Amino acid sequence: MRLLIVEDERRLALSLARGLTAEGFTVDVVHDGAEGLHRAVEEEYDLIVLDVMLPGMNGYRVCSALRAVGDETPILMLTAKDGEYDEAEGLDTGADDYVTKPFSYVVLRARIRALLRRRTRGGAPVITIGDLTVEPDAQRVLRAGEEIVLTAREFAVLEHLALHAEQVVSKREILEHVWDSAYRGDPNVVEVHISALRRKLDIPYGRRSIVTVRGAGYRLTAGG
Amino acid sequence: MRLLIVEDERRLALSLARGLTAEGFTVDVVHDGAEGLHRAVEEEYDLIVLDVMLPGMNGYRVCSALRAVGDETPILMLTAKDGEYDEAEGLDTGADDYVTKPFSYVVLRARIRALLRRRTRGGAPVITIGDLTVEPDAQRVLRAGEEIVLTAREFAVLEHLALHAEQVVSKREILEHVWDSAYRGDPNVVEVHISALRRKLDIPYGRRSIVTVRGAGYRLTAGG
DNA sequence: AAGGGTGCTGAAGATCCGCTGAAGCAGTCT
DNA sequence: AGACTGCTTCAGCGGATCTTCAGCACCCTT
Repeated sequence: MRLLIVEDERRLALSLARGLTAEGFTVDVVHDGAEGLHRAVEEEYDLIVLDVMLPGMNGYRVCSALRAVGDETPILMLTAKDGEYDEAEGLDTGADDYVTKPFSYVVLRARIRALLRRRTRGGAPVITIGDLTVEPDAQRVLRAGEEIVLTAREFAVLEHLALHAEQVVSKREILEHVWDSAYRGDPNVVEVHISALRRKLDIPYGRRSIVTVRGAGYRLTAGG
Repeated sequence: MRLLIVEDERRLALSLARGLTAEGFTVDVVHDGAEGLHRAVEEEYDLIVLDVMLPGMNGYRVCSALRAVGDETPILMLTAKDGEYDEAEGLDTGADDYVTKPFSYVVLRARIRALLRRRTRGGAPVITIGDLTVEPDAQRVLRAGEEIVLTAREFAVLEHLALHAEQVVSKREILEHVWDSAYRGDPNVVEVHISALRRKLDIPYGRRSIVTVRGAGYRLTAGG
């Protein structure tokens, strides 16, 4: 799956690219509208993530231009919530979906998946760690076949851990992926949710699948 | 993928930038060492192509300076084959690969791809010294397949030794790498942690993998 | 063999880090 | 409006970890 990200905020673009690459997408990034249009025309992408506010040529114009030349690649618009640009306008120009900033990585990923699913059959793969099963599309978790009900945040945290099973994931990294980038809160929220996760999916089953690595982060592991 | 090219020969820089841009990279070009260092620190790149012979500040110094501040961006060095600068020196200062001039574009591109693959696909490589396995991403150590729990500091010290296996590493060097640069404490801390490491991963297994080299430092070795 | 230097290690204090219960808050549903 | 749910913040506890220190052991030199 090839994605094109057109986003002038380098930090954001980089973090999106890294996250999506890690999940198996092939990601190209450009930082201005004209270049984005050029690339979109030259290359074949499965989806384009397009920021509205761009130097030179804004996202709406890129989008319209693409549709004008008959390009049907799904477009996911990123809009700021300041009212200057609104959702309707984005959809009018031919975008398939939009996400307002600030957004969390998980939200964006979910929307991307939804758009891709619309085209191709089959969604995100199910992740299995020992007898723990994480179903991203169903937002459902099973321990030994038994369903465990999680809240949205809990699920997002678990999913991120599951995507990096057997590796240490820092609290900072979890914050960056699960919370929106504007979040400036205490890393303690992560601890609170980890605590909740353990209460639901480790303690009742006498497991220790979420391991604390002091000074480093957490590791979701099959053993334990 | 964002590349930074630091190259003073304008013709060459331009042609590389053109070629790489055409292949989907987003390329920035600067023409001297100091500016290159500045950009590399300010921005996030996926890879830096760095000429050795530069006006003002040569490539080795740029490379060393970047590594010194903890920047781990892959660096591909370009060296002239005139003997004044050699390959070993480039690698010593922390470059990931080097290409000698004159080189063909395809060779350079192949090297760039190889470096990018190394980073993106699967993280840090697992290190094996005899039956000792160090997994940087999982912050985990195995002796003969059996997991050994280490603290953060212990792991950091061991990892550093493992990265320089079979070589003598001085206490000063360990201090500089494992502790933050502001640390002004006693080098005895290193001894204390070495002691702890031996207690956990040598003594229980009757090994002597961490060898003291009096007056010089320590050596992690497969034999013993 | 003595002496100085270097390294080792057990213990203790200080510090840092993570966990968790509870309360406040915001959004949603009834 | 009121109740409910989930998210975040806060504060205190408990414990792991780091560092310092001091005495001992060992090695090399003289």
